[in-house]
Amino acid sequence: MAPEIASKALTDRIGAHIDPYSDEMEVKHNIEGSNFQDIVFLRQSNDLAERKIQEQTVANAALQEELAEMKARFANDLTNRGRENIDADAGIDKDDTISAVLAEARAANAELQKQVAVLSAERSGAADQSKQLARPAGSSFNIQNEMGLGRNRKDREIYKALLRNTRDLVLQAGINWELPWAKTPADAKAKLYAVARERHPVLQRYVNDWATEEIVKQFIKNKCRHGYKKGFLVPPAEYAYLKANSAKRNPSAPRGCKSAKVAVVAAKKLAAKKKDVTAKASSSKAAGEAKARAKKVVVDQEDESMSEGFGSGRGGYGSADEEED
DNA sequence: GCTGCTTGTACGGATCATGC
DNA sequence: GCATGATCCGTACAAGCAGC
Repeated sequence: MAPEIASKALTDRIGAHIDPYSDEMEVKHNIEGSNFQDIVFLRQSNDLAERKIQEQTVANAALQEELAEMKARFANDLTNRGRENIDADAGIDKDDTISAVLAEARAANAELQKQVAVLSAERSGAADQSKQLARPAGSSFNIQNEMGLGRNRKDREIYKALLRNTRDLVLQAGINWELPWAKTPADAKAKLYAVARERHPVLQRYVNDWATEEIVKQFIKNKCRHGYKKGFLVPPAEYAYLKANSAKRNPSAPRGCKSAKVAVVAAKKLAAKKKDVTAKASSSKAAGEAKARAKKVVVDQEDESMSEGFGSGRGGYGSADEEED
């Protein structure tokens, strides 16, 4: 089958998966039973992989063709210009002429390679970096806000739809959510991301599918936690210390103030900075004073942060709060 | 190369909010 | 009431870096 025809058939097939929850889908796929959505997921995942292979094949063929054409053109050019130069000026070294032409050809080749790279990037959508959102630094951030979906009610609806469908996809992909996310096979993750991107093109904005990954991780975490709570899942023995931690924790202590932690980190940094000073200090008194100063900073910053009213509600945190200087 | 420190990430527990 | 989302907490671990 010609690549264009095969590609059209494939695109049609992928397009047919776009609304996998419609009533027509069951008829279209002629599938009965409760695992209908799982089968649709697998078919869509397979089609997307096939399309990627096809795109790569076509792109490779085009590049090979272009390269062959360039080689032929430059070989021809080299022959013609070499002969012209020799005829016009017998005093010029033939090797110099060939070297100059070769350098020129290489420069032209490099320029063309750049153009091909740009065109290839544009085809895959990677060129539009301005719309791409990188993963925020750190592990403590608000997924919805960082996705740029926290501005209004409509955004919230979009985000909720993403949560719902991502949950479905995790189950349809057959991902074992009882396993830690790090132990989930990479190919299973890749299939999930591909189908999620296809069903929700907005997810293409997030570099390396970080948004999808964070949503899935949160879902799995909450699902496991629920299992542990209900008793139908047993937490791994390696995390037994967490249970001990929580037993040691003061239940009446406020938990909503992140700034206290930030202040402690800042104080640690400050203490590290002053380490040099204290090391140079000849007396232990000087060291003690420096330590006391560092401790005072913790108290001061805690007081300051408490008065700013951090931790007063949900959704108010972000990576920006991590500013420590 | 070793050591110690910093930083980022993963993880489950606790808690509160939200939606059905 | 229950399931789920969101957030903070404390510990473990790995990678990176600077000082020796």
